[in-house]
Amino acid sequence: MNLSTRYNPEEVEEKWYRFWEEKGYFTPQTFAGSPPFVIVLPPPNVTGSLHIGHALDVTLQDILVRINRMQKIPTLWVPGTDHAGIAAQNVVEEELSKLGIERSRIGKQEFQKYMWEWKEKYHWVITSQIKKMGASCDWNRERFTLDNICSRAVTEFFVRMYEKGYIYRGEYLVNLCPHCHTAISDIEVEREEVEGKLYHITYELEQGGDLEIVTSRPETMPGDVALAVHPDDLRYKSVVGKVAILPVVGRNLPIIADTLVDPEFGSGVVKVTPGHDFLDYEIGKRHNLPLIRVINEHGFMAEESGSDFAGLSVLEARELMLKKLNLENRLVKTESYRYSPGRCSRCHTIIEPLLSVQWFLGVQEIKKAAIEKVKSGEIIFTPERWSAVYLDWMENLQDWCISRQLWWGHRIPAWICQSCGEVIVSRETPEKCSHCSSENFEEVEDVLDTWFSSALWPFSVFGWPDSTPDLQYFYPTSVLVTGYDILTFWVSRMIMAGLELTGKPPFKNVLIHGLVRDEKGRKMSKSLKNVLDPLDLIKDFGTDALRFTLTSLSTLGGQDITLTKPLLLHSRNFMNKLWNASRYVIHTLGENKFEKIPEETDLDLFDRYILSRLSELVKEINDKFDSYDMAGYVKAIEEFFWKDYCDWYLEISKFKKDSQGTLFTLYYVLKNILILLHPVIPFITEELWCNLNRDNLQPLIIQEWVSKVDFPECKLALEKTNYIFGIISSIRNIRSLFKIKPTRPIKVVIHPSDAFEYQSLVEGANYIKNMVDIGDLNIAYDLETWPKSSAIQVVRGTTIFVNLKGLVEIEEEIIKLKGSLVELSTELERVQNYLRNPLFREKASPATIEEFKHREQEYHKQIAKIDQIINYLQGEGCET
RNA sequence: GGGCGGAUAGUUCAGCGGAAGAACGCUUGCCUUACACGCAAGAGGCCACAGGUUCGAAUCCUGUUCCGCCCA
Repeated sequence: MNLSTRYNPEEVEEKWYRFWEEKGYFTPQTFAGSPPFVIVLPPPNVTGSLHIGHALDVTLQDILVRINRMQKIPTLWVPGTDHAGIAAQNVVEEELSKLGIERSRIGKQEFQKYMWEWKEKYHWVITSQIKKMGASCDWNRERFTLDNICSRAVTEFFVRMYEKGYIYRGEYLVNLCPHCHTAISDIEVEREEVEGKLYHITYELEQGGDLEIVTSRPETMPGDVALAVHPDDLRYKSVVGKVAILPVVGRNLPIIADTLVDPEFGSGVVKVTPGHDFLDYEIGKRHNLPLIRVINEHGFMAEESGSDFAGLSVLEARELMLKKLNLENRLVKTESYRYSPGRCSRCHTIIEPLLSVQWFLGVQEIKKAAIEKVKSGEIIFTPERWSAVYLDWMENLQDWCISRQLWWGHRIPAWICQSCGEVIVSRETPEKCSHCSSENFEEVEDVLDTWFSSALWPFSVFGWPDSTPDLQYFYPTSVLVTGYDILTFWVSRMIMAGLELTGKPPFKNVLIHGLVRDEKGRKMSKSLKNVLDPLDLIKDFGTDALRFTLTSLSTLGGQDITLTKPLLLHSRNFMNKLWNASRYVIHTLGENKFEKIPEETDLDLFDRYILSRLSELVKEINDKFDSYDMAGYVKAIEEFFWKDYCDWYLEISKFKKDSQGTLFTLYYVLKNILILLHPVIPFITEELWCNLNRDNLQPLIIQEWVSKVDFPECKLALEKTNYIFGIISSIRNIRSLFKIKPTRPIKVVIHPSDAFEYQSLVEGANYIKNMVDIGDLNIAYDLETWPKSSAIQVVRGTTIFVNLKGLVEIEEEIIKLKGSLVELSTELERVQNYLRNPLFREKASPATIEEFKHREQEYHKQIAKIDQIINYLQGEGCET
């Protein structure tokens, strides 16, 4: 057994991951017995490598998976990756353009080749990262959203929804990204306030006179079909129904009244351009106005904008329009204006509302069950508040634009008959048109929104729509763990799709965590260059330290996490501490083996203390897990291990190595610590486990979880040790205050005030002596003469005298004692005020009143004690 | 404009109705036979502000002010 004094993660991590995987521990061995515990990994995008947020997500899932596996529940965690349609296509397109390759030039087939190459590369990167994180997922069941199994599910979903009439195709105003050249859905549009301009323009009235309107987009004027005012706006009552003349173009425009117009905005008159504005589109529909499309899908002016404008970019068109308006003296004024244009969430380009033929999923029916199951508590969000966000979003949900004009994704399973225009939706390529029997049709070029396939993830991975054994046994899954940022994109859609297609909620619990931020609390982003690669952190601190840090930061409230270097260092130190404590124990145990639990009589006070604390800890930890309080779990065991086990028990054990009970307890508690820590720090615990249990062939990963300790909790032992530790700390405090070298033995007299204290001191005497290097310890129940020239402290009712000939100034000791007297008296008074208050006695719980009475007594006791000492010291004079 | 979250030690955060907590940092000792990635002993807080409820409020309620998200 040769363990180095420093824990070196690199030496152990890879070895164990390979071992676990090769032994098949990640694969559930049975399809029988208790209901399984199942998680599907939120599939990372194959756009690039994983960031630290994924590391948090993976860690939290692995903790749940490992603890369930140790509880002997059949456990499955399905990994996989997402093709990430628009995001992945953008990345590859960018990469290619760096090489001077344009997507439009090389064509679809060639481009897709690059896409697959990219996918292969990053799939490899991502899976290596997940493995490096220690994730115990079943790689035999790995899926990719674009693989055959998942794709078949997507087709099936589409066809079923089409057949039910939920999916429809039509020409609507949608968000088009001029850069990505595709439609995007409402939630892919982000808004950000910018400084813009608002133009005041006069339109001539046919009857004579002018009407001033405001607009932020004069370039769309060729698409104007009306002017509109609010019906209640008295200023404009007389012009409603009249005709205005569109400047520059010269077309006649009706003046209409509509409640959608905000009379507060600008002059209260707006131009109506239904082809390029969502609000105007609504107004246009309500008034049966024509629709003119003056901008094309590339963000350039279309034919219909007129020969002067056609072909110009939107900005060029704006300049030209303003110039022409100026010439006609129509531009009244320009003012600065803060507004929030919609931008493509992928490329940040300002989106154009454009009319085009797209496919939609009508959600009004299928969302009903998805709302109901959350309201009824069949699906539970943790933290609970996210269910409100979910419900609010769902209740306002509009139909979902699912078609994308991309080259990377699931092709829409639809064909258009070239003879009669019939739309044929089918699982397979149709042989003839169902309407006119023509064999001449073309497959729709559009692909589906990525989230359309992600929505099926919890069951498509199991082979749905086939009723596979996996699907039957592992679906629905147990819990979904994800960040709040994709609650609407993903979680809600999985719930809708799951309920619609399988009749079951895809998961029972949704655990929502926060996002990881940098040291300054900023969101990590490529443009800020503050993105952390988990692999870099693993290299510097080790996987276990990273997992440990992320977990202890992940609050129960799901707040964002600020990851800082000092915390990572602390975690690394924790690993080292665990390593060295284990090293000590392994060394101390030598050849001893502990097949059976020792007799009660073999265990002394300190053994009973640490076993009782362990027992408390196990209870606490199991509670924390039940409420998904991972940070609480980590903090509880960290404190137990470091403070109770190392600082107290292990130090004391050094003075009683010949006791079998002690050796057993050292071993037993460490063993349980390793078990309890394994879910969060699997590598180091497995390594130590193997070193601790040389003959035990069962690796830790499949060791049985601790739900309770084999020893009864001993309250008395806890109380006694707590007292003894107080005595030790107190004497150390004196040593420190008087700057006495730790190596210099001291002379101490301890004077207990009751049987409990006396008994505890007798039991602990030897250890008190050793823990503070006392040369001469006298425990004096009856104290005839008080020690002179001593520093004095009071613990509980006990007086401690540390003989410090030549060092103690009696006056100073008295001042110190008087100081603590003041503190104690203040506390006493507070407690007494409560107890004297009849309302308190009437309303407070009996337990509270008892506690207050107890405290009152304790204060009394100590105050009396200190009074006594002060009196003595004052009488003693100044012998030093 | 609507909604949500946060404001507690220098910093990062726990606590969420009955004596202000942890970690890091700081100060002072220590290379004490597992660990200096360590040990021991300390210092450090009108728990954002103002009202209210309560015998009792950092904790519950109502406002206010900052910070951060989300949705229009």
